[in-house]
Amino acid sequence: MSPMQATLSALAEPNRRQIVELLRRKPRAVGEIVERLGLRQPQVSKHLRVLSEAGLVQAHPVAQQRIYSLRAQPLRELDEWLEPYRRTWDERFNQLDDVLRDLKRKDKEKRDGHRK
Amino acid sequence: MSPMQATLSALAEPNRRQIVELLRRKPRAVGEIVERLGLRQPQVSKHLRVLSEAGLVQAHPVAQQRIYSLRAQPLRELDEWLEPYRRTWDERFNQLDDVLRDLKRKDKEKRDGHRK
DNA sequence: ACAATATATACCTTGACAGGAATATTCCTG
DNA sequence: CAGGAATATTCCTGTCAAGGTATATATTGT
Repeated sequence: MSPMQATLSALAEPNRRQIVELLRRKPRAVGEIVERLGLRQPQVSKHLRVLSEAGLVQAHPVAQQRIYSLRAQPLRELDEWLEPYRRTWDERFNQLDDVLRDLKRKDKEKRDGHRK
Repeated sequence: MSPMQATLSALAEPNRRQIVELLRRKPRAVGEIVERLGLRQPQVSKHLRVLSEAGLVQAHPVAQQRIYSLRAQPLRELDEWLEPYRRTWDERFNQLDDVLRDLKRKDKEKRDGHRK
């Protein structure tokens, strides 16, 4: 799975997005996340696994705890993916008008051509 | 489903992301998408439906064709969602060091407290 | 070594979703 | 209005992912 793919599908799950948002403020142990989000511990661990495999998150063991923190890179890549869109969405978006006008022109030509 | 949620899960599907990327250049009819991506027509229609419900895409009927074009808003919202992350990821990310140092300090204090 | 705490994993069940194939719908043209 | 083109919808099936529950693993303190 492409990195971008992994990032997007990881973030597509609501609870995982909540976890990411929670970790944005500061790193936290699993138990903290469980409390704050009111989820069950095993599911949180499982979500963290997915996030971890997507590179969105990183674990740092401290005693029996595992402190999870965000990693910037995947989000940066998402940001870069958005770049080409940012550059177009201020103007008339995607020349829709042009395309529609073009279609109508072709249409007209076709009619005219058929006319005796 | 929240708009953000809809956007992310729509984009999480690889073929849908390809469609979005294809439409970034210019609007296209369904048939064009089918050709370009080598998918079957019904699946393209179905993906377009999902994208459409997420507001990522918009249809403009021209004769029997439906010209699909990108809509900026959902991607803008995704961009805004990233904003708070952008603001932190240049610096040391999320004060991980601080937190770990803090944990070790607490740990040390605990030990010292217990020492006779 | 043992109990307790924190976290991860395994296993099961269920629901959502994507693809395949057939068919319906809409619009145009002769 | 019959036929064809472009697209949407329906139904079916298999897969995968998420939650629930129980259990394993690791680390610490006694």
